[in-house]
Amino acid sequence: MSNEKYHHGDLRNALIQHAYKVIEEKGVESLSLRGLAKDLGVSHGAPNRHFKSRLGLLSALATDGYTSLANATLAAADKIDSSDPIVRLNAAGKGFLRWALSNRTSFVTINHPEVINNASPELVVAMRNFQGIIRQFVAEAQQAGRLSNLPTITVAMYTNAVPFGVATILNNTVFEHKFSPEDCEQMVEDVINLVVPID
Amino acid sequence: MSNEKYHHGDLRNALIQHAYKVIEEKGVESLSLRGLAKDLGVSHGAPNRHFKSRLGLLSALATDGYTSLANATLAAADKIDSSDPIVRLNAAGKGFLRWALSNRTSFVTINHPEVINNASPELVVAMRNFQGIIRQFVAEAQQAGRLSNLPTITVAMYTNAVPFGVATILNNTVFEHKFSPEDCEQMVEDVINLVVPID
DNA sequence: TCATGTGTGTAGACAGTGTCAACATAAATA
DNA sequence: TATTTATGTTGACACTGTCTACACACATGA
Repeated sequence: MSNEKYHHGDLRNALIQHAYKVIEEKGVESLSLRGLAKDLGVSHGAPNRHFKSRLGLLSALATDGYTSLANATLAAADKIDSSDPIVRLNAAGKGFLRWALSNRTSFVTINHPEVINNASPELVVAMRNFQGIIRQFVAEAQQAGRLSNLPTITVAMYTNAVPFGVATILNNTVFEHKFSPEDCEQMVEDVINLVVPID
Repeated sequence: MSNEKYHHGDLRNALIQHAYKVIEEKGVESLSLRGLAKDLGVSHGAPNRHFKSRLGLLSALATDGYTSLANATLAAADKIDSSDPIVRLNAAGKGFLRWALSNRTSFVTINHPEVINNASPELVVAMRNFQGIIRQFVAEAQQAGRLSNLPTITVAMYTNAVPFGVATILNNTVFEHKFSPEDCEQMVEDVINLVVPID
């Protein structure tokens, strides 16, 4: 131990990065502060200097995840060279789903019941912010008159449920059907076009 | 202790019933075998005689849940006085969603990552059986020619994602919008009719 | 330059957990 | 009735989160 320096230097960041790795490999339930400490070669109490609790760490991870998701969704809509609200909603849906499939660890984390049911105030804000973004896209598409005129909350629920549900099912380890990356991409196209058809 | 009888009599069943209660009140993460034992007035090792492990108990709960869900879905389709595959698929979807909303504890349990990722062989069978039921409904509706003719796996994914996603979002404790039972029922109608329109 | 305060890491303690093995008791069965 | 089997108890171990007291190192400013 005499060889090691007393202060880690960037323990907070190291904890976050290693936490992702652990969740990816063994799931949210297997994430433990003591385990992280051991892997990073610090004492078992060190993580508590940076995260009040295990659930605090998870909330921090999930908050980052929601921020990343919101950015990806908005970016996907902006990337489309169209101001047609339907086209934008369609692109946002695909952006959402593609993000979920290429950021599986974050997706799993932000949707884990243990995380949601113990969300920090910041995480709650991030979650509601994302919900608001989706509702906004839907409301604009409705105003353009090419989407169901049922209550916005209903259409938003429907629109949101599809990418969320599909990503969850595809992440389900028990789900039988295996998809190649190309099949996955085709699935994204097809499924989102079913929910938000762009003639 | 001399007053109590040595054998509980129906501990296995008592464990299951009390487990539902704990999950309903405090979530899957708060379910512990020792906690159940304490609540039921037996020693901490007693539950292990009936369930090999905590995850074994959860698998048992989830297997029951999937059986109940499959029955509810099939019953909803059969209850409809129609042999039109589209009408039957529509009814099955509503049955699925209504089951999820009136059996929230079971719904939460069967979709909990910790449960899915540690599913017993029996649970895997039950899950795949349910997936098969959905695919069957979709395949028949496709053959009737009134549903998208994209690959069945894609349409099944889409069809499945909606009730699953909506129920999950409605169960999300952070979700802002609160629905009355009537609003909920209307939502079920509207959302499923969006996915599987019947005329 | 040096004293001091603040942030960070350590070590020990406690309560809770799953799970195993050894033992005890009751019920079922032959 | 004797013996096997199912069920419950007890103790142990390893692991967890989290708290408190302590130790170290660095930044700040006199």
